[in-house]
Amino acid sequence: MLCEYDGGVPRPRDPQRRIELLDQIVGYLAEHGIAQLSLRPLAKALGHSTYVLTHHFTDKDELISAILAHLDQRQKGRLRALPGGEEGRGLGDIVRASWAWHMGEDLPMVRLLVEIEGLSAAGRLRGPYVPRMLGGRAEFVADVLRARGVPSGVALRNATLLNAAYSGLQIDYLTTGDKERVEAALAELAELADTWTSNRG
Amino acid sequence: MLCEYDGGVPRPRDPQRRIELLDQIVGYLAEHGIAQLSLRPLAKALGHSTYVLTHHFTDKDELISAILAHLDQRQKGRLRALPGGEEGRGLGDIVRASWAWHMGEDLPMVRLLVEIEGLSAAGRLRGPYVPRMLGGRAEFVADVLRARGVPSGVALRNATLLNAAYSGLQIDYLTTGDKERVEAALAELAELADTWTSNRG
DNA sequence: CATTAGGCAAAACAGTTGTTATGTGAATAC
DNA sequence: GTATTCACATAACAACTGTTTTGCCTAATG
Repeated sequence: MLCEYDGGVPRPRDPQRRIELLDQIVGYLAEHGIAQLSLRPLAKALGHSTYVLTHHFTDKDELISAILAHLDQRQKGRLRALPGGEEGRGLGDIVRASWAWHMGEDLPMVRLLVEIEGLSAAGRLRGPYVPRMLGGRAEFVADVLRARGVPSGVALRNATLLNAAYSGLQIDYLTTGDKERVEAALAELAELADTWTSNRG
Repeated sequence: MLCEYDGGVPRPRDPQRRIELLDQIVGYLAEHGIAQLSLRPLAKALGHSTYVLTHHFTDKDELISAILAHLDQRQKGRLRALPGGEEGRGLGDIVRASWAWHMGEDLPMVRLLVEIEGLSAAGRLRGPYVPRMLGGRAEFVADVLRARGVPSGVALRNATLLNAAYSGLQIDYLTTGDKERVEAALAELAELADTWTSNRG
């Protein structure tokens, strides 16, 4: 039977075990995707029976919600881990360094995130977590701009545009594989971002 | 039994009926998505049995391929139907007018396309059709730029960046619903596009 | 030591999946 | 007018889906 808190909402059994499981699950999803997620293959890949999943997450729907919440929470760490985020020269440097990381070592996770964002935009994924992730990214980049003296409102607008273009270039490259064309556009985007931080905009 | 052509590959029964079906199917997918597509509910929505689908498309996989090919082919018409595409002043006008159309009357189809592009970028959708669609869009915008005197290579790079940013803003708006923030970024994007066509870039 | 509680596997559950075999009725060809 | 082809519905098939029941085994509690 389920412990209860605050308003009668069922609470997870062992929060630490939940997080441990979620990390393994995210690793699995990065390779297999989330759109066609099925409990039995997932459980088998984890070396468990499907009951571990229903036991800790009650539902498939709630499992997916937990996954999205987990990814949302891990985003802060991912943003801080962005190369050049500390005190690199301009915003363009961050863009260029991020691209190298995202399209290299981090590529499986990027694929998963792109898939999730597409499904969420299409209205096929409920919950507040994906919108929160997008908003968080916008605020992160906006803060970088503000730290370079860009007025707050302009910073948020520029951050939104930069993130959108960056995301779109990721999708373009991942589907077409046209490295030359996409990276030329990325270079132009990075230069544009540089003009924003060397306040001659 | 199947008629054959060229190399022994089975050919569709009645090509005209196929197209008619595909149009209805795309209408259904625009409302229900493609990630969780199931043959029985689709067939029921069309007022048929599932056999109509397997009969005309042999497979679920080939049905999806046919859908993607169909969308790829209809893209040319969609691009020509873009408001302001004829001989509007600058590229920014096309951007602004397209946004109004895509986020209004055309929104269900945009949602479907966003979902498909996300799945394709994540590697969950095979076949040449989605890459071809992205490439076609890049070439369309590049041609608009070339017609305004932008050198061919620069035009393709700018077109890639513009499409990526536009796509990303669509995703942002569709998931966060933050109209003010996203449309501010769109306005900036449109202005940027205008600087490209009033060759002072 | 006895008892309980919790994590978990195994198996069973009903419902759904893609696919195929069979049958029917209409249109076409001979 | 007979034969053939074609589009399609119906129904069956095995495989898989999410979920639940049962029972085991271990660790904490009394």
